[in-house]
Amino acid sequence: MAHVLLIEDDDRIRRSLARLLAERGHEVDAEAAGLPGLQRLIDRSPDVVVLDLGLPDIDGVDLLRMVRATSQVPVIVATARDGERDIVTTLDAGADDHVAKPFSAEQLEARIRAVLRRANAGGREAAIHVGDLTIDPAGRTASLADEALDLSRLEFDLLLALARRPGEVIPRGQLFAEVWRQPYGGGDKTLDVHLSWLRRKLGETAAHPRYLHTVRGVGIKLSAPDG
Amino acid sequence: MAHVLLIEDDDRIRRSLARLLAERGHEVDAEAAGLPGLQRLIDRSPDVVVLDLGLPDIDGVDLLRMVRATSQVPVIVATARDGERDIVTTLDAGADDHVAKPFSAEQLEARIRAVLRRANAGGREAAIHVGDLTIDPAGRTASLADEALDLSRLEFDLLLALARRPGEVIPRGQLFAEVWRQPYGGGDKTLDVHLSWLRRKLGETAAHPRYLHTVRGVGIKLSAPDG
DNA sequence: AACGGGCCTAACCCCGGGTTAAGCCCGGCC
DNA sequence: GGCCGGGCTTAACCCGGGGTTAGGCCCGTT
Repeated sequence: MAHVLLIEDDDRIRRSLARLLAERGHEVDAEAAGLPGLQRLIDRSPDVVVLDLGLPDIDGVDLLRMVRATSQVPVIVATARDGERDIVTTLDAGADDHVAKPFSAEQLEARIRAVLRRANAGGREAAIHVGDLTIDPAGRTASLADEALDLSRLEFDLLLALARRPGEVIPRGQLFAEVWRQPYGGGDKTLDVHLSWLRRKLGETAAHPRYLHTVRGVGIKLSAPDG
Repeated sequence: MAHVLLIEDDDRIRRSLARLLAERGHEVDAEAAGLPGLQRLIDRSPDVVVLDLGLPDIDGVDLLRMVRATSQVPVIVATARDGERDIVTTLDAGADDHVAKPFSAEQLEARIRAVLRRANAGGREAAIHVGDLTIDPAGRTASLADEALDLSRLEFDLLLALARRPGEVIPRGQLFAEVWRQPYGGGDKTLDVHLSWLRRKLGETAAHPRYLHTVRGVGIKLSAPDG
């Protein structure tokens, strides 16, 4: 069964859905507004999020983008507005599925199953190789050109978070949520400092990167040095 | 772009959808009945199947089960019947998404994108190729004839927005909304400036375009240079 | 000829990101 | 208990890429 985070402002709907899903053996967290929902997402890292548009505190599509800035979790968007444009916008903003109100718990559950079936396709925890760099998640060790690296806890977590999706730019918010388990407040320099130390240990600088590439305004990317 | 198999018995709908999808650069196979569709699936192994229920030769849900017995391909079910029961049944029979008739090609395409994004292991979006141009959305890199392009954040976003629908003229307002995430305020030259910079980096000018074609009064189009 | 949409150059300046240094917390050790 | 040191955070400062704005040219349309 799944761990579901439900973000829905209508009390009646939220309570009844939560109860119905719980009765069927799912673990359910529920929030009535967007920002508390985001907080809950980081605290609990659920398997799937059910997100109502038309929340009181924040626009649903904006919230969806925030969710995507902090996590890769599958999101099912529930909305009363079911116009063409809305569907396209939410899907492009990173939604995984879309369901028009009103809907039954059965239908929602079927969609949850369908989304999770897809998400569970990939599962691995082997050592990761990127160029001359090797990261072993289980043993929490990393080495560069067969030379062991002496990394602190956060340094390793940071490297691992990047190494899980090599070649992909990871937004700073996602990194922060994954490594520090709290929302990213923007002006937070901690990440930069650790990044800087990590670079030093990898024998590179921001000006002359080999593995750690920052993409201004977007995030960080781990990729093999060229040449 | 995707390789789509379209199984739909209504001649008008099938032909027009096939044409619209093909125009946007997708490879399209089309069948009017279930069993030939299944055969085609085995022969051609498309990236995604769009399946109409209410086929003449066989019940749609049965067909879906047969598809699932032979393939993991993502299936989008299109149907006029949009009752709860149908949705739950088709999702549980293995459908990945569900769209109610009538629907636009645009919405279908968005759903195709969403389903493929999900299907690709790790949720990573596939690279887009247009002529000699390659765009990697996840890594945020682009290259022209295997030569890496050094693009700024907005330049890349702009190129990506165009590359997501190659061959299609995108209205300036839509581009602006997607890249700048705010409504298009008429006399805004910012878009033009970035377009200009992008052209320079692609080695072309507005007078002699190769990839970026402006259609006066309508919008911008990305397409491969001819000859 | 006048208009307006599109394009380009140049200048300005903001803010994201990097780094260093200082302080704090905490666990280990004598 | 007091000292020590590794590790993490906070603060302060710097840098420069790049986004915006402004001004003017081009050219097709009316």
